[in-house]
Amino acid sequence: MIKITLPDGSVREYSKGSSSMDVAKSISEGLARNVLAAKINGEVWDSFRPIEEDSAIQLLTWNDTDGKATFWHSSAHLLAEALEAMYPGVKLGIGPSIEAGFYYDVDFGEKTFGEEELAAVEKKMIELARQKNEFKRQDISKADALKYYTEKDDEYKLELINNLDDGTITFYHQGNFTDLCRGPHIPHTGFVKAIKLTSVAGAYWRGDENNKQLTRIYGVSFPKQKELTEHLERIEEAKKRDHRKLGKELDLFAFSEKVGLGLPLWLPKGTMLRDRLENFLRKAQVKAGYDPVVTPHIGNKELYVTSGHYEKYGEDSFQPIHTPHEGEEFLLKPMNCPHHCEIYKARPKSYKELPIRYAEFGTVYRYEQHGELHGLTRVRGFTQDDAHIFCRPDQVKEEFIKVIDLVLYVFNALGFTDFTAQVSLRDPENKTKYIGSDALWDRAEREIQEAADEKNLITVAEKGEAAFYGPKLDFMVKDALGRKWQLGTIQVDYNLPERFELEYTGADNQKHRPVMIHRAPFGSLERFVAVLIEHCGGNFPLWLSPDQIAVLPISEKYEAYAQKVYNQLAEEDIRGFIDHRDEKIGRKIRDAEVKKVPYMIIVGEKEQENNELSVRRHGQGDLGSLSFEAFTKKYQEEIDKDLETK
RNA sequence: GCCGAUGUAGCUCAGGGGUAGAGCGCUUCCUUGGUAAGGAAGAGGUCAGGGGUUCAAUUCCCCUCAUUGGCUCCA
Repeated sequence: MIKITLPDGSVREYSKGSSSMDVAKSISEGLARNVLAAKINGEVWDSFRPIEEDSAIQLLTWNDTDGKATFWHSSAHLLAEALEAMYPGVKLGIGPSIEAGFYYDVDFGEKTFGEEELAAVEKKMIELARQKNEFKRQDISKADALKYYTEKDDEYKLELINNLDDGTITFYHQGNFTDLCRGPHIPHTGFVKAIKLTSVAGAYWRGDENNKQLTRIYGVSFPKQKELTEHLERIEEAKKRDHRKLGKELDLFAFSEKVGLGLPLWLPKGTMLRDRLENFLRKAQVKAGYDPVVTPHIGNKELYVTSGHYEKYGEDSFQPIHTPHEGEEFLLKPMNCPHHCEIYKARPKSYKELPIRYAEFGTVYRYEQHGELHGLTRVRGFTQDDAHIFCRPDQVKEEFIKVIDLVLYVFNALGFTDFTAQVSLRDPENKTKYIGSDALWDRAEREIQEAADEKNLITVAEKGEAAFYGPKLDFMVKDALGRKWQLGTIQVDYNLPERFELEYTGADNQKHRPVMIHRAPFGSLERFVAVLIEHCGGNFPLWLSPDQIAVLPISEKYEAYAQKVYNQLAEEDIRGFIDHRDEKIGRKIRDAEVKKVPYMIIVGEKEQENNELSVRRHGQGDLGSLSFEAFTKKYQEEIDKDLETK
């Protein structure tokens, strides 16, 4: 007999070799019907796998993240089974579950696989699912595994097996399908009731550009048809928040092929929004002791040779600008830091002056890959809310913590509560990608983690995500469709001070090298605005809204009063427009609602006589008549409430 | 850069081997109005660009460009 400990702490006895499904059945039949897998001593197992020792178990259903992952992983196998049946000779790569669904990477050989074929594959998958084929686990020796895939002529699986240790290899079977797989899987395919194959994409084998590109088929599946329908509806809803769509609808920004790919044009309303964000941060930065600086959009090539950027990215960048002077070359600036280093060097510094914090909304240009351009989130010209802090080595951690505070203040004020703090480290396998000594890197990586820990930030460490000159603390936020973007970033840099030979005179009257911290709470205005649009669905907080009010006269008889009201509001720095059109009030209201204008000020005979404003709040409706003072008070209170630290 | 999809009016989209349609928007006129669309008339298109097949291409085929879902990359 073995002792099984359940999550509530109770212990039950079962015969040796019982499975978690047996445990579930002994609790209730209903539960057993929903069990997809189980966590055995913290490891996810098949519910049908025999348990041989005393164990703590947790049964997993669709409501558990691990249960869903198992379900989707099994769905990937179902996809592979369908593909093998429909396209004989297809070779399989890998097929994992992902955050919302699954994919399988396959090699169709000469055949191109298009999206119009997905429906037929879906149908086949459903057919196979209905057979309720059981998943079976099989331990297999390395030799036998290699033999199986040699016969199948699948070089991808062979490569995978060759990297595994003998004795740890398992196959899974369902129906006529066999796959190299660690598992676990759901009990049988019948659990999968609804399937949607969402897209086809190219994906390099093992994520390496030098390898062959396989065809990746993405899909998602559910235990109930209704859940699939709801899932698809959610995606449709999310698409309505897409910043590219809203940017067009709300006249915020545009692109022009004539101007160039990935070079955003900010329309007046978008510029208003952007200016408000800039001013908000400027104010916070003045409080935090930053000094604004301004630098040009280009710099001599030598500047970037010194910084190391030229060597690293020169080939893949916008190419140098030439002048009538033979051999003279300038580069569009890809970063502001080299310029700021030169500002630091403008005159000698004393230790008493440090830390020095130079801030600039600096526009930079990077030649991003063609296929990677994406709305405002990935562009070739963008403005960083950049700053560089030059400090003594003993000030690094304190400064770093202050920057974390600033980033959190900004995120908080804008309601970005759902972010991931990512410690981006060097890839230990590929150190040549980075500049700077091991000792400096180790120290910087340690200091970032310590600072984050002191602020009680929950961090995720990602190897290989560091900048080439130093490790970073990145603040990642998801867009409407769940794609992750880096917004805020804080980076410790021991390298540039070295390269630019930055110095300060210490208390000992000796020259010392300062440390640099790069930081950008927004990251870039472009990307930040994009994510902001998606977060609020275009309903910006009042203080940010490009048009805060729309003054809507009932008819042209009240134009003069409307103008008077508008002028009065403008005096209070409240921005918007008067709707002069020859339209009925219902129409004017509708249009202002569609454009998501926060406040509509309706003026007619009644208002003119009483010297009042009829106020309507976007999304709320009619708020009744208010005096001018009562409205401005309400307006200010709303802004104060939005900006108060939550 | 690579794999897939898409490209028709300012926007959203329908259509289809015989030289093009809707709704919204825009212009003009009528209407002067009370909390989410008043009425009428009109303008607007080398059907992304180039090449091919054909008596005839916007429609079929190829290439290019752009957009887009991914992959790789990302100072």
